Amino acid sequence: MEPLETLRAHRRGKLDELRRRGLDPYPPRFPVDGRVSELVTRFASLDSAALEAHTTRTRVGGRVTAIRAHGKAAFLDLSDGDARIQVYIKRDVVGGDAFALLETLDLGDFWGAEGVLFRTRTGELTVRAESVTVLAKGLQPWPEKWHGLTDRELRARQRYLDLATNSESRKVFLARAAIVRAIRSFLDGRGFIEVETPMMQPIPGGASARPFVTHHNTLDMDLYLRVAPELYLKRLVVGGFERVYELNRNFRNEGVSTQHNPEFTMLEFYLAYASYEDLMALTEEMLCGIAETVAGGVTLPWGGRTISLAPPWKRLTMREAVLAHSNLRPEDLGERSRLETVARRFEVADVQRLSSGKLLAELFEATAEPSLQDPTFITDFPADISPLAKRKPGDRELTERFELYICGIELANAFTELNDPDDQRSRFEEQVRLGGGIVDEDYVVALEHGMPPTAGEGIGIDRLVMVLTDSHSIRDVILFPLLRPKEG
RNA sequence: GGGCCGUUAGCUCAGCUGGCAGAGCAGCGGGCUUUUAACCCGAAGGUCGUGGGUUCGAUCCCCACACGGCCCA
Repeated sequence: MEPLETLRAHRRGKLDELRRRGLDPYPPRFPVDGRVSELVTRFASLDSAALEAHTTRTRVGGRVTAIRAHGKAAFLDLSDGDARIQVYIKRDVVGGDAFALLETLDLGDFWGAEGVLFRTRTGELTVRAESVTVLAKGLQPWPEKWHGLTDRELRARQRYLDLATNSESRKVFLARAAIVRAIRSFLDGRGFIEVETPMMQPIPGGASARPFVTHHNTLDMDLYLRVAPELYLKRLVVGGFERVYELNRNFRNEGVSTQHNPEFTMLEFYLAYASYEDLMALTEEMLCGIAETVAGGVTLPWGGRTISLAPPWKRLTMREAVLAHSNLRPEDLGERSRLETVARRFEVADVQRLSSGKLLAELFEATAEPSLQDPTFITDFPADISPLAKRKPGDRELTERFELYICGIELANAFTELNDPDDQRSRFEEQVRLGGGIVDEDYVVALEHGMPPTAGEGIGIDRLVMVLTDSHSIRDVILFPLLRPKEG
């Protein structure tokens, strides 16, 4: 018999033993007097004498995370994930039958206890059990009790074990929930309404990314999982929802990395009568507010360094950023031939096929992007890589667009929205000429009905959680990241 | 897609340019009625990721593959 099977067999044997004793190993209910952490908080201030004076009887339930047996007595730790409380089981008090239940107990089982609260001589709040109840018998061996699970693959594959044994991991996902809550609160407080738009789209738009394809059988049509909700949200602005947001999943059929998961969560919001300048201010305000709510301040630890979110944040044009983070000179970024030569030097692939704007963006990624640790808005994006952004007055090759970088991570992308339907149509057509995209005629028709001046922004929520929790892989902030199936 | 690194007991990890595979925790048996990484004694537990190759002999060297990590595209 293999060892793992032996361990499971021991637990199965204990399960059988419980049933032999006429006990239900999975009873349907066990009313408790509150969560363990609530009890711990409630009685934190009462010392030994105060507890003795009142005889506080209580019922608790939790996962058994430690067992310290002493012959005819034993101590258990019951955990609710946030806190643990000790249970003291004395044979003289609970009786022989109940005490013998310890023979069926393993780490990871759920137990309930009823008894009187007291403090041990080391001062620890403890339930002196008068009865104990098996609430759920565990049948699998439990990870090591003080290192927990460290294998990053196992932590992602069996996230429940990671959460149950690694408090840092638990904290990350609690922070994630708080971040999402804070975002909704921020936007709701400013009159935005939350909407849901199609995740299955006949024409994938709003970003240049390879989509996942699926098929609707009855309609016999291909559909694409959305790469962005953008074009639908702007249709809503046309329809009179002047402040909308959507906070949900996007899907991109591309590589997996420490910053990319095929499905990821994005906030997109649109604000009529605003420009990308307004969004820079709004973004500073929103992210600082979230950091204060979640991290308690605007200075964040990041890999042994400290990042300050205190506004105002740096602003550089894409061109300035490239020049500041390389030894290139302005004339290197001018003529097409010079640009191609420089791009080749930075090992950009397919140089001759890329637009000049794309070449500049590639140079930006190669030189400046990793260096942008402090919050930095990069502005003046080339028009040929920004088909949905309004052109900059005075320079039709540039757009009113920014991306936000923090900790070298692209966190946000925003622009003053293109609302000129004719320009939009020609920009779509240009994309098609450049070898990507589809003309979304239905969207252009929507614009032809008139969209007010509007600014819109997308913020990568997974990446925001990374920055706010000092997590350096997107897989550490997504509960169930995509992994290849184990074995075949 | 490329480079480098990793994969040893259920978990966390050792294993010396090749010679019978090791610890802690968990589990098992025994002891212990205020311990808390409880403690003490004892006995177990391994396809060393998978498949080939080199060698008298491979966890160790070589090749391929799988999964993962880091960096690059």
